[in-house]
Amino acid sequence: MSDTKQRLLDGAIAAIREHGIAGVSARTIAAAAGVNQALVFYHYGTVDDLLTAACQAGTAERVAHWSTRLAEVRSLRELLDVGRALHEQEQELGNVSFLAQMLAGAQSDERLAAPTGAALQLWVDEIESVLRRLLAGSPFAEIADVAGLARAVSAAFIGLELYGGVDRDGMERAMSALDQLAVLIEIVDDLGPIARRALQGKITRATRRS
Amino acid sequence: MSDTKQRLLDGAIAAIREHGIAGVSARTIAAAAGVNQALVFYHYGTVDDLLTAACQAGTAERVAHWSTRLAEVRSLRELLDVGRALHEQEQELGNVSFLAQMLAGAQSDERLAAPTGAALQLWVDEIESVLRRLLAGSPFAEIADVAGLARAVSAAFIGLELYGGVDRDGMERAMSALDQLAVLIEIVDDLGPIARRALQGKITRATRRS
DNA sequence: GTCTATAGCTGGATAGAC
DNA sequence: GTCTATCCAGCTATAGAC
Repeated sequence: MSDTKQRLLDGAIAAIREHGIAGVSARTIAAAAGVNQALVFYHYGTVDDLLTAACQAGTAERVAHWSTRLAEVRSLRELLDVGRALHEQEQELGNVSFLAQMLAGAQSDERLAAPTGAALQLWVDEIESVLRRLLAGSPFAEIADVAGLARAVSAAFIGLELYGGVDRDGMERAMSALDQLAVLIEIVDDLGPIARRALQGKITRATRRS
Repeated sequence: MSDTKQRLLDGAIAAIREHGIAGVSARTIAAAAGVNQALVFYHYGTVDDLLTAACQAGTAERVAHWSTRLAEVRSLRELLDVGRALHEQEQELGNVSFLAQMLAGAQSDERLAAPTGAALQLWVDEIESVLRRLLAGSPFAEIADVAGLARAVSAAFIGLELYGGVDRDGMERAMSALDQLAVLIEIVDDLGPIARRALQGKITRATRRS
C-alpha cells in the first residue's frame, strides 16, 4: 500500500467526518489527504470506490483494535464500560460518525449499500461473539436471540451517534438509561428455575403475538 | 398555505426519501413536487429553509396523527405493537427515513441541526409522555430515567431505520430482540418489595460506576 | 405567482505534460 | 505517479418577462 493510497483512505474518513456524506467530494478528500485531486481517480477510479475501500479498511482496523480488549471482558457490566469507552474513543477518531454517514448515503446509493453493510457486519459479528461468550450458561441465552441483540446494539450505536450530533445532553441521558436497562439482564441470572421458566414463557407469548 | 407551498413541503420529503441528503437539491425537490425550480427560492428563500419547514411541518403532522393512538395504549406490550405499526407505516410514508437523512445532514450543516433537533424532540416528548403514563405507579418508574429511555428509544428508531436500508432481515431480527428485552421491564412489576429494592440498589451501583 | 434564461460556482472525470 | 488544465453536468440564486 503506497503512501498516497493510505493518505487518501485517511482523507476520505476525515472528509466525511468534516463535511458529511452530502459534502464529501474528490476535492474535499484530496484536500484532507494533502494530495492532488486527480489522484483519487488514478488510484481508486471513482469517489464511491474510494469510500468503499475506506469503509472496509477503516472498519476492519478499528474492529481488530477493539477485538482484543473485548475478548477480555468477563461480565455484562464490564462490557458496558468497554462499550462506553469504545463509543467515546471512536467518536474522537470519527469511525462511528463515518459509518453513520455511509449508512445514510447507502439508503439511496446502492453502490454504497453492500460495502457499508459488510463493514457494519464486522462490528455485529464482534459484538455477537462477545455477547454469546458472556451469556453462555446464562439463562438469558435460552431466552434471547443473541444475534438479534447484537444487531440491535449496533443499530442503536449508530442512532445514538447521530442523535448526539443535535442533542449531546440527550444522548448522554439515553446512554445512561440503556445502562440501567442492561442491568436488568443480570437479574435474570439471579432468578430461580421456576421464576426463570415463567419469564421465558412470558417472553415467548409476548413476542409470538407481534 | 398555498397549494404550491404545500407541494414543495411534500416534494422535499419525497426528494430526500429518494435521493438522500446527499442528492437533495432545489431541482430534485421541484421535480418531485411537480413545480418550477425557481419557486423553491420564491417561497422559501433557500433549500435549507425549505428542508427546515418540511422537517417541522411534516414531523408535527405525523406526531399529531399518532398521538391519539398512543394515548389509548394501556400496557407496554400494547406500546410495542403500536411501535411496530408506527415504524412500518412511517417507513412507507418516509418520515422516519426523512428524519434520519436530516439528522445525518445536521452533523455537519449547523443550519439543519436546530430544526432537526426540534423535530426529533417532538417524537421524544410524545414517547416520554406515553412511557411516563404507562409506568406511573410501576416500580420501574422509581428505577428508570424515563426521559433518558424516551431518548434512547427515539435514537434506536433512527438507527434501526438506517440499518434496515442495508440489511432488512437483520433489522427485523434486531426489532424482535428488542421486543424480548422490553418484556423484561414487565417482570419488575412482578417482583416483591424486597427483590425490587435489591434490584434498585444493584442498578444504582452499576450506573454510578460508569 | 409562475415561467425562462442565465450568471457564477462546484463537482466528477479525463487528457496530456512531466 | 503526480501535476495542470479543462470539459461538461448539475447546483444555487437571481433577473426579468408574463
